[in-house]
Amino acid sequence: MLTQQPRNGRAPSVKDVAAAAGVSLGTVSNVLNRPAVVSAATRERVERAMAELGFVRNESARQLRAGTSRALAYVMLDGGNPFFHDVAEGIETAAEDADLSLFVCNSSGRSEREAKHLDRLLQQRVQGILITPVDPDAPHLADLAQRGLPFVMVDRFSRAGGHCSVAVDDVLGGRIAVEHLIDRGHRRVAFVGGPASIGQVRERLQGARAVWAEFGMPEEDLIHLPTEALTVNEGRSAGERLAGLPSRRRPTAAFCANDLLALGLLQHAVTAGLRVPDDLAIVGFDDIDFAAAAAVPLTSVRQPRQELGRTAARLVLDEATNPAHVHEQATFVPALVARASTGTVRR
Amino acid sequence: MLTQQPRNGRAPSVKDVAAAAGVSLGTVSNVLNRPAVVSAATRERVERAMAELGFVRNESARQLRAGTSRALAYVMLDGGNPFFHDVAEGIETAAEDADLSLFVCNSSGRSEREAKHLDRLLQQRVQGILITPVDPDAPHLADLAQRGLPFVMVDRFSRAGGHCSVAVDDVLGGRIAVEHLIDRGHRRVAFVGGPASIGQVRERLQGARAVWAEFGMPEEDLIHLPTEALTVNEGRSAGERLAGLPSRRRPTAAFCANDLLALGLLQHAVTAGLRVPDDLAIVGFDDIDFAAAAAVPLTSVRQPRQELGRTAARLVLDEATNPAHVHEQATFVPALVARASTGTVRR
DNA sequence: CACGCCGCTTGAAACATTTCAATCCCACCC
DNA sequence: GGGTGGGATTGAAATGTTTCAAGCGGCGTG
Repeated sequence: MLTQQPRNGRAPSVKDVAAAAGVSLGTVSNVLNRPAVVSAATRERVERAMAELGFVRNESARQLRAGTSRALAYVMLDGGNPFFHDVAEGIETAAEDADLSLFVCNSSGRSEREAKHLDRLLQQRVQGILITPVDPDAPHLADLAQRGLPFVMVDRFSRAGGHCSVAVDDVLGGRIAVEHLIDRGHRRVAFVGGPASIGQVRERLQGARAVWAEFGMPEEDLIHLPTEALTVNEGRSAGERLAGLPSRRRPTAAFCANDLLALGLLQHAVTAGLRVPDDLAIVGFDDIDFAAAAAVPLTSVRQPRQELGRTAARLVLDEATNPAHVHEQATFVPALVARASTGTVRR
Repeated sequence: MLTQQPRNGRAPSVKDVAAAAGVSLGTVSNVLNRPAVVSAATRERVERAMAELGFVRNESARQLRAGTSRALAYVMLDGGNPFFHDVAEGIETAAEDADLSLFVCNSSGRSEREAKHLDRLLQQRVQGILITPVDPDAPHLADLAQRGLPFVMVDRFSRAGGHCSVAVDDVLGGRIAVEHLIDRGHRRVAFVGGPASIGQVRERLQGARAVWAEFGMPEEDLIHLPTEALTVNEGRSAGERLAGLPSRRRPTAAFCANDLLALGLLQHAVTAGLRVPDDLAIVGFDDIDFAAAAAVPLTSVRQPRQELGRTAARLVLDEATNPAHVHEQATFVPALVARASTGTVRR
């Protein structure tokens, strides 16, 4: 409820408030930061002046004086994938609890955009950075560490170490997905995913292969259908390749490296007249909301998305504030969520 | 490539760079801001010093001096809806062109979170705010205007005026959706959407009713199935209510106020054994990527999502920099994207 | 030779806030 | 009445950057 217009475009400062309330500027600052120390009468006078002038603290001046901002940042890999949005929500709740702002950036999988964002965040003097990097071993990430800026890798690991990370056990995720399919009676299964440069993809495939071997299945019956990205489009195109296989080699089930691929594959299957799960069972990964919302609800390997974010935020805050901080690789256990897309046991 | 460790935790400042390069701090600033004015030899010396120290501009000090930050902000309504993410991308490209940062916030449909975000952004002294508000007539929005802070409403209008806005013609959107269904031979149609407090919903319904009447269809054959939100879940529950109608009243097609509802409805229809589009045709609104990715690709009313964002950013920048700025209500024309969910002509 | 100009560099001021030592004032106690 | 303690307030310093008027030299011109 501000009663005065901002005169001459400049926003009112503590100095203006002090003048209006007839106190020194130190007192105004005390009202803002240590209200207990100032007498009730004065405090009320100052508060009234602030309201009348429409005073708003200038965050840059605070920061300058404090030497650090009161913000965290999350640089996400793909804003188009709801998975990352959910992670961001987890981070935000934790940031809010610590009374910090969160800057959410999106690299869209492009390394140069990522670098640009990081540069900006460095200039902003954020307290810490959470990132799902395009390349976990990129030099600009090592730079961050050398600068002593707290940072945590989310949903990725780097060989280098020197920082915390938070992720799900992807090998295990691959295992439970494929074990579920074997349970359902499938003896020929496709793994849909790529490129191999993504650690996640490699590990999920590795888990799949491990459990496949443990059940004594012939190696050639776990068919890898590589994709160029983890997108709906690539899932569709994998579906075409799958349909093109000679029928004696055609899998009865597919395990997709993420849910977007699975949705694309599902779409292709349905338009091609395949019944899901009878003709083709599908398992995704991440368990985004759209997996449960698909026409044939998708079985998926759930990652605790929000929890991932919250933990990452906790770790970066610990690194920022606790001198005795030691780096930690937090690993979560994925869980299979069975839905209609793998609904029936195959004989 | 920084060769020195940051000593004593403080980041190096222009002063440190000046000392290292043996010049005054004004010269360092010149190198940063007006490189042409400083001699090549000096410039190189300074640049080397900056690289060695790992100097990074302190944005808060810049801001403090400049009186304004170099950032825009977008407060989105629902981060879980990909529509808003696409709008944000459009804004970001425009912000990047203007060499501004973009802060993306998410109110999650909660007014108090929105207010909190706005408060923070005010403290940050952002140059302008783009917002898809929870309530276009909320008092904290009027506050912004009174403060003289440039702001633009995205995908919403307010009665009050006093600011720019950018949106699609929702009445027209409703018209083309329903006209398409009439074209396809449907004579009993459901409108799925709510709550009525959302202007969009009202206008889309209004357009639907208008065209329905113009074609001389009986009013009672356009059935409104109200929902409590624009979510997948609500779409599902609308599907249940729809299936529960006596068959002589049951519509052969549904027009959903957005794509999330449509996806939920589609899911319910498929699990209930209805064929889409033969038993039930479905039209959504927004044309998010997941609409095209659905098992039965969804016909939808496309909004130029990125364009919306870019235009909004342009307007807010104009307001921020052009003293002769006049407020503008930019309206875009929606377009029907026909897909399989309304694929066949009904006889 | 003196003057002016030009290219480059400098130093100080300004931005808004927080902090902290110093001061002030009042009441209370001896 | 003087001293003391303590609560409330003050004023100055410090944060890192940008800007701008002023200074400095050297060179060319009259």
